[in-house]
Order: sequence, then structure tokens, then C-alpha cells
Amino acid sequence: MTAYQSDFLRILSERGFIYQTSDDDALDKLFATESVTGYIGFDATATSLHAGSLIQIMMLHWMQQTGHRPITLMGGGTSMIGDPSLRDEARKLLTPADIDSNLAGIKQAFSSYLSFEEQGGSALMVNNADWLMDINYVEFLRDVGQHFSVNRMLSFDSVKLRLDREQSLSFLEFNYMILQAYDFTELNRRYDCRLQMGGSDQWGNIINGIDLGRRLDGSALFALTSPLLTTSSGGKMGKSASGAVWLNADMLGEYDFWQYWRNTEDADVERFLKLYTTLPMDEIARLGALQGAELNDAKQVLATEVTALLHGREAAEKAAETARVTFAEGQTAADLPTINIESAALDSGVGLLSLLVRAELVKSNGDARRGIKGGAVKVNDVSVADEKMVIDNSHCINDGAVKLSFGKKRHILVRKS
RNA sequence: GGAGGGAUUCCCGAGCGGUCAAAGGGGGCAGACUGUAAAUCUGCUGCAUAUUGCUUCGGAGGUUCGAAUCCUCCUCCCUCCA
Repeated sequence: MTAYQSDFLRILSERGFIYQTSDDDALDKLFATESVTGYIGFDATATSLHAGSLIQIMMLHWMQQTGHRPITLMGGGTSMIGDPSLRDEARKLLTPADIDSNLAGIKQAFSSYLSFEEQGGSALMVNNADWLMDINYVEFLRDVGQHFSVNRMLSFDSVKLRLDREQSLSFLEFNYMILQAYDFTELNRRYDCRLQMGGSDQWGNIINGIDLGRRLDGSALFALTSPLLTTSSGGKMGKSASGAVWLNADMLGEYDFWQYWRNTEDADVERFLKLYTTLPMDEIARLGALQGAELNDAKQVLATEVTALLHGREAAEKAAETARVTFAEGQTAADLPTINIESAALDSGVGLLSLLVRAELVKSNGDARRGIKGGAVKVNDVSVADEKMVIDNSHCINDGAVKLSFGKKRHILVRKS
């Protein structure tokens, strides 16, 4: 590990954010001597980002914390085309209205980590639709296209892998790296942006931007990539039992978000504390050194800290308390995720199967049946064997609510409305 | 333009007229063991008004008592030749 002079790179380095940079020394010098503007691009394909993007967001966060200016580049323009690598789904083209609402949803999460200009901070959010939508094809080819060598583009891993594997690569996708490179130069022109960050899979694209910047404007641009994140057992970041770990509270509640981090694998705890929390390094070292069951304490700290950054300290502690009551005491906490149901329905009784589906604990009646057969379903902490069970008012014993559980970890309260 | 090969359930991949809701693996979920961990073992993994019915094997037709499997046309992908 290089001994960096600048705060920004030193912090990123000791916390494990850095996979590679285009020019360690020059970049370090730049960050040590002036306030730098850097950016990361995000897709606008969903209404919320998920935990997989958190590492990028944290890099921007540290950038701002160390006195620099982060830019979040929203792919409003590139999303118009749709990422071809998503195959089937990519056929559905997003409408401008979709993209706008997605951008609004995504911005929600960012404002927890970054302080934007309208809130008196330095961070910027820009949309590449602003310049990509008006491009004139022939003009663009002449100005930008002439600087790209197809020979060289073919040598990039992202392209080579596809070709080697005999997978198709559309011309559209081939152009993606050109547009991304162009984004970088455009940000450089508009905002004096000097650095692009991203996952290590973005390396080739970022390098293209650097080259283009030098050729067009003679500017010195830099790349910094983060390691691709998987859990120690090889799983993808940001997936959980019920789907993606969304950052927006209306798509994934604080309690479920907290639970995701609480269930971190042992081997990942220290790594995640460094990446996803802002705790001081010596504190992390102490937590990471815990062994066996004690490591559970570290996991709780991890969950609470990560949740606090996103949803606020109060919500995080509430989630922690709910979890404590539910798991440590085996009680029914009043703050478990809750669904409401018409009181008339409960008066006449509701089938357990359909209730489980409504609570989104399972995805179909058949799924619910299987769960019951396998002993996974509990009503008010009592195992259920009868799939025809009907839930009515007599089951509302927890403060007027019924507690449904699927497995040991997923609980939900059903209340009358 | 010519010659071949291919498209199968979430993914990879078998199947090549009935016994196919479709082998095997991966992933996922649950159970056991634990520490709300990993590893391991076991079960499940299309939908439903559920000893039955319905929808699924790129798309549309056809042959047949019966098609993922055979035929025709179409779409897309790959390889080689031009």
C-alpha cells in the first residue's frame, strides 16, 4: 500500500476502496494540493439504487468529507438507449417520464450521503441527457469518433470477453464506451472534473475517457476504481431473501435494511465496516478482532451505522431495538414491519395462505403451502401445520395484531385498518 | 449471398414422439446444527378454487390419439465460405 499524502486517497486506501488508479503519484499530488472535482456515473433504470451501489456512494461521500467536490452523473441519456447487456429486459425502452421519476427516486438516497448545492453543499447532480440528447451524429463522429481506434476498443476486456465467449455484442453497446468517454470530457469542460471513479469493471471505459480528454482538450484526467464486491461466499452484494436491498425507504423498510447488514457473514464484517461506515479505523480494528459469537456485536454496530448513514440515527436505533426484542427476547416487537388489512376481512376470517402472500412473505399460494409443509410458517410464534388455517380476530393477541413468521428471520405484523 | 449449428423453466445445461412441469448443476427458500454467520446435511424451488386442473421448452401454423421432441414458414444468435 502506497503512503498517500492526500487525506482522500489515504482514507480510501486504508478502507479498502482502491483497486487501481491511472496514476497514483500524480493523483495523490492533485488531491493534496487542490480541491478536486470527481464523478461517478449511475444508471437510471430503477426508481432506487440498491446496496450494490453503496460503495460508489461512499467514495463520493469521502470525497466531500475531505474537501473535494463530488458529482453524481445520472445516466438519463444513456438510459434512453438501455443497457444492452441486460438482454431481455433491455428491450423495454424507458420513456423520458420513467427516467425522470427514476432520477427523482435515486436522488432521494444520495442526499443522505452528500450535501448538494441547493442544500448549501458542494455536491452536484448532473444528467448526461443534457448533452447527449442533442448530439448530431455526423458531427459527433467527426469530433469524437475519430479519436477512437476500433483495434484498440476490441482489445478492451469488456469487449474481448464477450467476443471470446462468442456472445454477441451489439453496435449500440460498442458505442456505450464512447458515450461514457464523452461524458467524462464534457464534465471536464463544464465543471473542471478531473477524476472518474467506478467499479473495476469500468476501468476500460474510464481509460477511454482519459484518452479522449487528452486528445480533444489536452487535459490530464484520472481514473480510480474500486474492487468488485462480492460476499466472502461469493454472493452478489445487495441481494437478500426478498429481492434487492433498495436504498429508498419506501421500497425497503429501515428494519429490513438493518437486518440485511446484521446478517453479514463473519468474514465480511471488518471489510464492510471499513467500506460502509465512517467509524474510525481503530474502532473498526477492535470490532473486527472479535471472535466467534462476540462478532455478533460487531454486526449490530455495522447494521446500525450503515442504517444511520442512510436513514438517520433515530431510525437505525429503532430498527436495532426492534431486532433485539424480536431475536434476543423472542418477543413480538411493536415496530416490526406491518401490513394493514380491512377489519371486515378479519371479522369473517382470512385464509392463511393468501395472508402470507399479501404480507409478501411468500410470492404465491403454492410457495406458502411449501413453507407450511416444511415447517417454516408460524402464527404468533406457533408453528402451523394446517394450510387451510383461517386467521380471524381471535388471533389478534399482540396488541390487536397477528404476528406472521416465515422462517426464523422474517416476521411481519398484520393489523386491522 | 452460400453452407452448417443453435434458441429449453431464475442462470448454465440435458432431453430429440408418450412414463416431461421436463435430468444434472448453480442460485434461491426452508429445516437440522450454530452465534439472526460460514461450512455441512436434508427437503423444496411454474400457477391455481389442488389425489385434480391450467400455462410453460424463440414465434406462427401443421402432422399425430398424443409434440420440448417430427414438418413448414418466420425472428434472433453463432461458425465457416463469399
